[in-house]
Amino acid sequence: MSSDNPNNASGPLDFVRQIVADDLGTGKYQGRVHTRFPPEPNGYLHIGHAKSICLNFGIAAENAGGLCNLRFDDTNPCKEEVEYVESIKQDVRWLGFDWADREYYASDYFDQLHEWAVRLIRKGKAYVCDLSADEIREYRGTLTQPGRNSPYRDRSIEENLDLFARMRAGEFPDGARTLRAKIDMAAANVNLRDPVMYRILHATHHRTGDKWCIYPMYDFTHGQSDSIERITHSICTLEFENHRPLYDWYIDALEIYHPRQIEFARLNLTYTVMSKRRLLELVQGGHVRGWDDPRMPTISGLRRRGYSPEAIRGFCSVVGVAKFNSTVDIQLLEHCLREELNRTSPRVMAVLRPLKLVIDNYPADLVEEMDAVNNPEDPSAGTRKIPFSRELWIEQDDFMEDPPKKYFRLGPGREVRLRYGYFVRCTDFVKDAANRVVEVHATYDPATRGGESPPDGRKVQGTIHWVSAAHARPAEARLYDHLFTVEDPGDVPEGGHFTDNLNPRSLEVVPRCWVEPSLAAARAGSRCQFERLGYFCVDPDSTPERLVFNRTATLKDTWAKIQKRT
RNA sequence: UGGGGAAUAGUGUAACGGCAGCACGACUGACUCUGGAUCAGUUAGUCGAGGUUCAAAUCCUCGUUCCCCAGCCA
Repeated sequence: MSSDNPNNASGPLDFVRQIVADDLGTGKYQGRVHTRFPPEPNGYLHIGHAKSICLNFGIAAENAGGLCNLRFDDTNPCKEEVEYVESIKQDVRWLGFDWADREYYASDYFDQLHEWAVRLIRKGKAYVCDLSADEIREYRGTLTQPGRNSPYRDRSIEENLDLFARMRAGEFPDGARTLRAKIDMAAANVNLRDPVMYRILHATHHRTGDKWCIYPMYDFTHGQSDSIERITHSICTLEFENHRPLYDWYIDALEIYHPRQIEFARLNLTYTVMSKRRLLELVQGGHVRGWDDPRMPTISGLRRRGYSPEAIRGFCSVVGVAKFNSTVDIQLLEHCLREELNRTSPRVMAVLRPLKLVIDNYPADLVEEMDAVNNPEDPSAGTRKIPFSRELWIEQDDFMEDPPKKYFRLGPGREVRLRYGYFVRCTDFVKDAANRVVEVHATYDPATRGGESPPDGRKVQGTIHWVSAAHARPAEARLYDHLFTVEDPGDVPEGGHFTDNLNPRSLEVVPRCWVEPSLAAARAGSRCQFERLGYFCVDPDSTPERLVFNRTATLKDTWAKIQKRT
């Protein structure tokens, strides 16, 4: 985890870390650094949350004695579920962060919040309002016109106290009344136009059950929750900048501890969507198989796809933190992925689209055990044995009946290296009735055992992968592409919908692949590189009889690039 | 025509009045038992107009463009 710790790099601090460092310098919080990651448990975490998680937990970890809480902002019982709480905890832990025993819930503060609401009523700073939701909107005015005072704004403190108590007691139906802060209906900042503090909601909360029928609004909860937890730096996204004056107002009116709020730009990525609303729609609309569909930008989706926590952390570190509303090229994510996977993934051979290769001069009953390097980037990963025999599977793409000059693979009369095997020269090929090549014949050179160059100094341009037909294990491969066909799926013409931009080819299932026998015992979640093809990861759907692999990412493919150009 | 933010290569991000740098991408080339990886190189930028200054991405003025805000969502 140290490699992606920005403080270990000699580079400059981002503006948030700079503020923290400055506050440390002036002793503003007596040397304390205390952050928090405050998700609402109403959906699964995505890569954008990972940026926030890395920022908050990262800053805590980089500063001596620093702490980061995990707090669920669960103030809306209608949308929140335990399933989400559990998934969020799992994802944060998987990303490599630890909140120790500091797992908090805004709902744990409901009593305190209620008491504070009463305090504001007593101070004449809050009132019970009988206006309907529509009327409140009407009274609020517009962005350019001031609002009007609610006719209930000047109720006596006693009446407000009584009404609020009866709201809590359940005497009124949902929406009948609200508790509002008495601030300024003419404020230029709309958030200050007597915002609702409490609403009536006869709903069962995932933690407090039926204890409450009134629930505090997020705005009346968040700042005080940070205050209760003695957070020093409340890091949040840009859209809450407009709310800061309101949080300040509550905290000042309540005369409680004041954290410092810092806003940064949320992460956007090309070729995907990041809003919870849209992700929910993809799930509920059946456009993907679930929150953890490997095409989803959710943490669980990325995990199932084969991303490692290190790769995600590295990405979060490299994208930086700023206030500019930006969209990061998804290729940068893929770069961080490959960088990590290249270092750590064991190499293995697998054939996705099999074509039979028969080595006519190789003994029919012979099986040789060839030595293969597990990871050229990591000598300590050692070597393994792979069986070689007369009949092999090779990739259909690795043979061309009439190959162009720059094609380095197999073609009539051409010689290639079978990786860790032998040099083979194509002597013949067989076609079926549909004119498709179904079998290739070749002869091997015994002097090239293990794939070594022969004594005559002969060289080959191409090296291809293979598996022994008699020893290979069947497998299914799921190949993924971007979920959307355009960089910004949200950019749709009038009347259009972001799902119009869904990529119909984002998933390709290749059902009949062959993988080398060493993969037989591979467990769900384990990662490897199929040589020349890409990084793959065993899917939870996998069984010993039928292995299932997700393609995490392709290898960079210069040949594909050359082909694309012509 | 309200308020709050933000603008630096294609993308993301540094430079805190003193040589505009890094990463990704793209493009060359070298090397290679993965057309992988690696290495070397090329490409390309301060939103605009004024001003202050020996010196401005940075400070000032006036513009332009983009984002957020009118939930009893968070």
